[in-house]
Order: sequence, then C-alpha cells, then structure tokens
Amino acid sequence: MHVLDILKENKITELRPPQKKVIDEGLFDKTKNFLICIPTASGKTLIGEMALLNHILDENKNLTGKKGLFIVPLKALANEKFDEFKEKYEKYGIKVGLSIGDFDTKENLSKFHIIITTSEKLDSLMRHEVEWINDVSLAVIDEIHLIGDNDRGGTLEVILTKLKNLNAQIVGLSATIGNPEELSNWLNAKLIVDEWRPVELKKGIYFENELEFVKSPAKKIKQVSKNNITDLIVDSVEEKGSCLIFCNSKRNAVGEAKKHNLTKYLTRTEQHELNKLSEEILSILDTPTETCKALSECIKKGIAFHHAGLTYQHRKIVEDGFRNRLIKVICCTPTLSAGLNLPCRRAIVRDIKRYSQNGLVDIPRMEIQQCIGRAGRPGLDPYGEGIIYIKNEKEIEKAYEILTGSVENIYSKLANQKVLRIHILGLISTGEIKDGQNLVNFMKNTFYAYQFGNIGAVLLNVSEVVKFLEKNKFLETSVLKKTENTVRELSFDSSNNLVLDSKETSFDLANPDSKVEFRSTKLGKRISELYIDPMSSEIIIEELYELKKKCAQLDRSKIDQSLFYLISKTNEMRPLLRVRANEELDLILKMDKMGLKDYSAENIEAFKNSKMFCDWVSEIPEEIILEKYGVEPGILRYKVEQAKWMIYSTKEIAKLINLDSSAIYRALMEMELRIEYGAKEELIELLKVKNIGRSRSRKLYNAGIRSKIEINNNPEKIFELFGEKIGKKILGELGMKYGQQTLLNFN
DNA sequence: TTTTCATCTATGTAGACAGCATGTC
DNA sequence: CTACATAGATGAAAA
Repeated sequence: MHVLDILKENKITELRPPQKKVIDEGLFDKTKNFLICIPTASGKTLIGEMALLNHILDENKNLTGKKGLFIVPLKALANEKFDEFKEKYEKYGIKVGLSIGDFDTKENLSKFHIIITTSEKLDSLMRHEVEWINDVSLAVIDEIHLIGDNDRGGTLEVILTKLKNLNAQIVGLSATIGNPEELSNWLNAKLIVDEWRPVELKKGIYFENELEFVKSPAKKIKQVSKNNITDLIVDSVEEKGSCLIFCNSKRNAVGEAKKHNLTKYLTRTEQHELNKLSEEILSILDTPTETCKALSECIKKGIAFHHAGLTYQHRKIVEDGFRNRLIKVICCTPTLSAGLNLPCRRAIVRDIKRYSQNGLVDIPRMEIQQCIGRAGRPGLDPYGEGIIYIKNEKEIEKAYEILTGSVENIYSKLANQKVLRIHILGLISTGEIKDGQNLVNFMKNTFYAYQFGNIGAVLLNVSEVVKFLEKNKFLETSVLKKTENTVRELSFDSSNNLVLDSKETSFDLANPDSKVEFRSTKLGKRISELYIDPMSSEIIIEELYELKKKCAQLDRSKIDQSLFYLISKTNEMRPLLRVRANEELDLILKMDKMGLKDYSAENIEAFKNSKMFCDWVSEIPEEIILEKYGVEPGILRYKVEQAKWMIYSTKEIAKLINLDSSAIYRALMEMELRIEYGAKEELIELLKVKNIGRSRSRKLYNAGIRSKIEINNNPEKIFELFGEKIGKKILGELGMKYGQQTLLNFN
C-alpha cells in the first residue's frame, strides 16, 4: 500500500491500534466517510494524513490531481500543520498550501494538493466562488465536535453541508462527545470510537494533600508548604514531571502562578536558562507592562502563566520553555486546553466553574476532559495524571461524576439568527440558492434539520432572516417565476440615500407551492464577501448616513472618533471592553460632548472601545493605553486586528452606498493604514515603506525625514537613527519597492 | 512596635474566526 | 443581573 510506504519513509513503521482500526474499517475507500472519536495525542492527525495521501497520490506515488482540505479550528494550529506537512510531504511533489485570515500562500490555491485552512476561511473562499473547489475530493476536519460551539459551530455546519453536497470524502476527527452516532449518521459516516492512549491516564481528585484516583490506589502528597497546590506541583517536579494548571480566569491564572516558587528544585543550569527567558520576556515590548513583569518574575521561579492577554511572542516563549522542560508549571486559561500540542505529566483542573453571561456556570465536561487529557508525555512519562482540584469536601462527588460520567451531547447551533443571517446571504449571493425550494433543500441537509427532525421551526426562523435581508436591500425576492442571474443594482433617492423597501414580499417557505426567488444585490454580495454580519452592515449603513448629515460641522478628529464609535457598535467588535463603575460618569460626559445621547450600557462600552482606538491612532504609547483602558498587550493586538477588518469593511460599504467622494470616505481610507500601525496621518507615507512601523516612522518624522524621497536622500541620518543593520533594510526596501536604483553602496 | 492572623468588603469575571495584499518591534 | 473567588483593607491578637 503506497500510503503506508510513505509513512515508513517518514519513519513511521508501526501504526497505533486506533489507526489500524480505521484502515481496517475502510479509510482508503475514497467514498467512505468517517467520524473518529479518539483521545488527543493518540494519533488523530496521522489518520487525516493517511487519508490525504490516499487521495493525492496513486499506487505509483504519482499525483492524481485531486485536492484534500485539512480544516482546523485555530490559526496557530494551521501554521503548525502547514510546517509539518511541508516538511514531510513536499518531497513527493505534493504542494501544501495555507489559507487563513492573516495569510495566503502566494500562488493561486488551485496549484496546491493539500490546503490547510480554518472553517471560516474555507467558507469565505467558497463565497468567492473559487473554481478549484470542485477538485476537492477529501476534507479532513480536525475537532469536528466544534460544530456544537455557540459562536463558530454554525459556520462549520454550513461548510460541512456544502462538502457533503460536493461528494467529497469526509473524515471528521473529534474529541469524545455524548452523541457521536447522531453526528456520524448525519455525516453518513462510519463511526470509530476508541479510548486507546499512547500513555496511560490516571484520573484523580485532589483534596487536602490526598490524591485519590478513580482506578488506582490513593496517594498521600507530602506537605512541603502551606499551599495544597504547591505540594502537588512540588511532588511532580521532584519526579521530573511537569504540570499544567487550568484556571477559570486570566487573573486567577496569574495569581496562581505567583503563589509558587520552584527555585529550590531547579538545577543551576536551569536557573541560568530561566533567567535568560525571563529577560527575553521583558524585551518583547518597548516598555514592559505589568503583565510582562509578572510573567518575567514567575519564569525565574520555574513557573509561568499563559492566557490571551499575552502577545504571540510571550506565548511562544512560554510554550517552548515548557516543551524544553525548563518551565515546570504553566497556570493557564483554556488557551491551552485544546489544539496546541503541549502535553505534561500532571494536568490539574483548578476550577470547575466559570463566569459566563448567565453567571457562574459549570465548565462543560468535554472541556475538562480535554484539559485532563493533556496529561502524559509520550516517551517521557510512564503515565499521566489528570486531576481535579477541589477546595471543599462537598465537591468530591461532583468531581467524581465529571471524571467518570459521560460528556455532553453536541447540538447544532444553526438556529441562531446571527449565524443564519450571514450564511443565507452567502448562499444566495453565490447563486447556490436561487429559490425557496433550494433553500428548503439546503436546510433539510443540515445537521440542524437532521437532529431536530422537524424542519418547520427552522424554516420560520429562516423566513425571518430572509425578510431582514430583503428589508435592508441585501437581497431581493420575487414570487414571479422568471430567473435573473444578474446582480441587482441598488436604488438611491435624490439625496443619494439608499432606498429601503418598506413592503415585504410574502412567501411561505414551508409551503412547497409557494414559489419565491432570491437575488442578492451588489451590496449583499459584497457584504457576504466581506464576511460581516448583515446586521452589522445595517448598523454601519445607518450610522454612515447619520454621520454624513452632520459631517460638515465636524472636524477631522471628530469624524475619526465617530467612525471608531460606529464600528464599535457592530457584532464583530464584541466582546467590548468592560466599563468600570468609576469610569462610567467620565465616559458619559465625553459622549455628551460628542452629541451622543443614548447612554445604554452597550453604547458606553462601545464608546470606551472607540476612545481606545482614537488613542491608538494618536500614537499614545502602548503602555499608557494598556493602563488607561485596563487591557493587556494580547487583547490590544486582537482588538486592533478586529478594528482593521471592520474599518476596511466600512470603507467598502461606503463605496457601495455612494459615499465614495465624501470626507467620510477619505477618512476611512487613511484610517485603514493608521489603525494597523497606530499612527497619525502625517506618518502614513512613511508607514508604507517596509520595515517602518509605529515607532520608526515617528522617529523619522521628528528627525525631519517625512517622505520616501527624503529617506533615500539622507542615508547617513537613517543609519544614525537606526544603526546599520536596520538602516540597510529600510533603504534597500525603498529601492526595490519603488523600482528605483538603490543609489548607495554599503561596504 | 512589629508581625501574623482572622474577618470583612469591594471588585471583577475564557477564547479568538473573518477582508485584502504583503512583511512590525 | 447571575454567584462566587480573590485581593486588599481593617482590626485584633501574638511576638
């Protein structure tokens, strides 16, 4: 078998039991779908890889011309797999491509045989009607149980429904779920459930230095401190084991890390290396923040924390330090519970409840199982220990139930209107759905319809969404029988405002005799491609018109602020920054000054958000922004990323509603550049040069160098400001980018 | 006087996908 | 607004 040959060439000579089982059940039959529920680290990915190779190469290891998709839930994971697959399979002539929000491999994706992507990006690609999609004969979906995720499950469900219609082989890789049969039946897939693990996992409960295992004898943990958890991690570190401690909030993760000191248990070399890491942490940002300092201090003591407030670089240092076994313990939030391959000896779940919109709720068992499942490093640990820590004897029973009971069922989240809005518009704007019958058929094929049987409620929901889309001129419906493929133009009134429909077409999706046809408008099509919620588009359009009315009296900074406020009101910008009690009044006063009268909690939050972006583009130093708005570096980056996307989308919408000659449009165009780097207008020209960002452009500007030409004319000054290495980079880039000869010779 | 311990109160609460066109500190 | 853990403040007792 050629697939197994290739594995052998990659030094995989023996398959693990679940992998064998899947092959025996017919993985290499290209028409057979699979749902595979096996523990993390038991070799799920390899099953996906085997399926990919089976499609892409024929018996003689020649390319078949077919494509396989590898769909993952996280960008970080996509990057990881991309590197891994390239390394392993490019030597066979297989081209591996990566397509995620931040990054597309340079060449057209049609050239690739394996495309690694996220579900949202795949959805977006399908909206752009890429023709290569028809060459896809296999889709491997990692963490397919996320179809039950509140926020993102709907998208996964839609792309799966589409993939089913494409007749591609579907291989779903899943964590343990309560109702795997339901999902596998919907997928028309062979279900494989296996508990096999490469390293044995002992599940246990820890209470007052007593470690009680579900199936093994209890163990008394030696008391070396006043803190139960310290004792538990010291016990592990003394046996050369590492620990992950899962906490329910960022604050708690940091707090937990600060509580312990492992210096006593470190060798001199380790201490030395840790000190170096600690220094490195401080050097990530120009001015280290409180978070940086805290992390740096902890790392010296052999312990770290890990959560979304850390920048990418911080996280990387922590993860690598842990893999190299320098960092002994990481206190983390769910950032580390799924995805990333970061096993440990002992996984400790410190909290079994967490805040949500409905107050304190139980953390889903599935998640706790995933945390616990991180225990056991293949080749390093004789066994792993997955432990729930409890503070109160009363909780013992509950913990036992979590460890031994069944996990939750997963349920379709397609009923959610927000999810439906964006997907129905998407389906109609690509022409996949042209009429009511198409829509009904599509909905009938979804997991939602399969799971709930009765499609009536779904259709009611869907009708409402269609009406919303129609009302806002994102699509048009007609009960006539004629078919028009052309995308409709929008109509505007004398003052150039979009004319919205006041009447609704009446149709009844549930009635097969009721014939209704759908066409997306230009605006709808674009919104679908921009990948934003149609409801956000509604907000954007409304607010843009409002702004247009008053924009003559507003100066430029007021327009900027209004634009930031506008995007902060969209769904995509959520969750917003929380407003603390002591800031509320101040914010309301500032809103009043802006002429904003609606002081609802939501609007105040949106306003706070918008202020932060204003400060960001006004070049307020990062550390001051973080302090002022109570955010952490990682969150600020994330927010800026969101804002950049929404500013772009707002600009595109402005263009379509005939605002493209207004002051608002010009502000949006400039803002697009400014938001990314966080800089004032005067720096825009400099920012366009590669290797020049927020702080370098400011340095140049203040030194009197304010254009590309001036950079090229003042090389000495550049070297003086940035040193030789960076100076060369900047000057070299300028020459290349603008097609001029680089005039200078540096030797 | 300083340190330690117990009690009360105010405070704040996880994560991270998407456009487009190419490279920040 | 949910309901809890935590940090910090306050005050009392011990050193």
